[in-house]
Amino acid sequence: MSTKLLRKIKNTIPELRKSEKIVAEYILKDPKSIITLKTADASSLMGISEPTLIRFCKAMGFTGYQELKINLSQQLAADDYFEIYEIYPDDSIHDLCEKVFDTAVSEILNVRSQIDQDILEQAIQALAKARRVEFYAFGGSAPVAMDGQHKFFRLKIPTSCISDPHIQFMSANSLSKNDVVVAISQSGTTTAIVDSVKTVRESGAKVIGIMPGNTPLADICDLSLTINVGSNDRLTMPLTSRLAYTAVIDVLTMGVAQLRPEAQDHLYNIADSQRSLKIDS
Amino acid sequence: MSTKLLRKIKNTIPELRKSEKIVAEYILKDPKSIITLKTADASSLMGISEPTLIRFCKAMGFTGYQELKINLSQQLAADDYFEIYEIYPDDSIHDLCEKVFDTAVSEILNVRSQIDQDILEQAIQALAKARRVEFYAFGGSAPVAMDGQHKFFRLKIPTSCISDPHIQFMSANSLSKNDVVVAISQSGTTTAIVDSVKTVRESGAKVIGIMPGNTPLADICDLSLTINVGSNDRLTMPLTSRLAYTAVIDVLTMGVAQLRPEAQDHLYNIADSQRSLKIDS
DNA sequence: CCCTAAATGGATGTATCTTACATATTAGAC
DNA sequence: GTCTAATATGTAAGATACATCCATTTAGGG
Repeated sequence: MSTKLLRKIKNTIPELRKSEKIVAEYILKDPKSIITLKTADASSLMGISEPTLIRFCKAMGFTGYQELKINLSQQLAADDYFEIYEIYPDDSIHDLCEKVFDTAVSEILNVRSQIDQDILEQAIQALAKARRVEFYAFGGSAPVAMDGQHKFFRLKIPTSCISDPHIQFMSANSLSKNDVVVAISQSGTTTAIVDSVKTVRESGAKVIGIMPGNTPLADICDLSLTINVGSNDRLTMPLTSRLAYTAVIDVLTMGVAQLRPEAQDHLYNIADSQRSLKIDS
Repeated sequence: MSTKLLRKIKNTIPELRKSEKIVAEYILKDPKSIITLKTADASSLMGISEPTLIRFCKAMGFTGYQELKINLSQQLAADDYFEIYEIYPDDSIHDLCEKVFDTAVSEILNVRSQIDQDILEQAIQALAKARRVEFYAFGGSAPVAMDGQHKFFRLKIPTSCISDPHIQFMSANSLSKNDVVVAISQSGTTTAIVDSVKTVRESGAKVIGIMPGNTPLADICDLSLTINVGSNDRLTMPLTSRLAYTAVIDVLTMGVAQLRPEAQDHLYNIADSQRSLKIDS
């Protein structure tokens, strides 16, 4: 499936006949309803005839209504299909594997739909202009921060990852207006990170937070990318929420890379420079 | 639909009539073919009658064949729907966000289909029996290793994460038969990790590797969970491959948790013990 | 304003799915 | 082992939904 059907429909509208346009607009407006409708019902709902509906399907490149319906249902299903699962003691390894991956996908998609595009944009702008980017995190969020640091390092941006509250405090006091701190917390309530962020803000540096909404940390950051995922405090649930956090970092990284073309050369060079560390193959 | 259709079919088999079992087994064997088949063709291919096929659909909770077909097509499509995208300079932030998340999902699903279930099972068995679990990794894989260490820590298993080749060497020499090392490398060719793994194997400890297939590292581990994802050496591609690695660690963790019931109590206790570090809300 | 060509819908045919019912099979009781 | 009753399965008819044909309508050009 190379192009997405809905986009294709939208692009094809100008070439369609008048009554076919009605079909196109109806499908774009409420694509999900089509899946359960038959030609007769669909056409009468749209106020056109069955042949017109069929003609529209053919104009879109399908053999008929049936094929369009299946195609549409496939595309719409994708996002809703993945679920968060609990693991049960008698699950086989195979089930377990399926469930963990499904949950991971589900949470990533879930987060994608939650992200505030405006804040994301502002965060990327701030990071792209930053003289220095520091990642603060504790516990389970520390690997996420470390990942962020690693990625920004590749973009040739001075960066560090700090999981020690004392060092965070020292770092916070040494920052200035042009610096950015990315504070990551899967709880949003950790006392130490809230304290660190307060100190950072006194320095004038900008703080981007990645944490659940309605938390003490979310309240005090300049830009809060709030993310609500299933809690991890039950053993029976996969610990996939940090995947979603990592994905957000990835978006930030790619956004910054786009705004800083000089980073691109550097990235290519890294591949070369790493060669000496590797075995020839 | 609450549970995944194919899994549900599998679980329902014992309750089905003999000829309906034939249907179930056929669908499980080749689910994709159903999408394009009509009742007549499908039933004759399966060697049963159309009504039996319909009865099977109803037994699965659908109103008929049509509904099952659409449902099946949705579920099968979901996996193939996500794609790996390249980022272009003129992409909007929104496009970028969509692409990064899509790519992430695509790679996670891709990895899921690659995982060797036998090796996975053996790896989980080995980890569950381990006296001690050490994670070795460098560079971009270090956050993944750190994540693994964090997760196993929660399972009350003595664990550490080592990204320093010297310490790895010292660690490797101190391990014994009952210990397990998890070596993570997104290249599979890093000289230092290959050397460390060789040292570990001399100690008699077991090495589980997570890396691309056909690499020097894959050749020397006891259990190689090989994973092939799109390369990350281009700036225009999201850096999502480590998400897939983290997901694999997650599967290992959940598998071990399942085999070590004593870990469960501990996990619940952690939530309590962390309370003192948090702000009341 | 008429003519032509295109667009649209009604009616019909056909493919596909579903149901009713008859037959076969199986399980249990004697 | 055999009969009976219940269950399972398939045949064939019926209903439904989809696609096609062709007549009617509409729009545009002369």
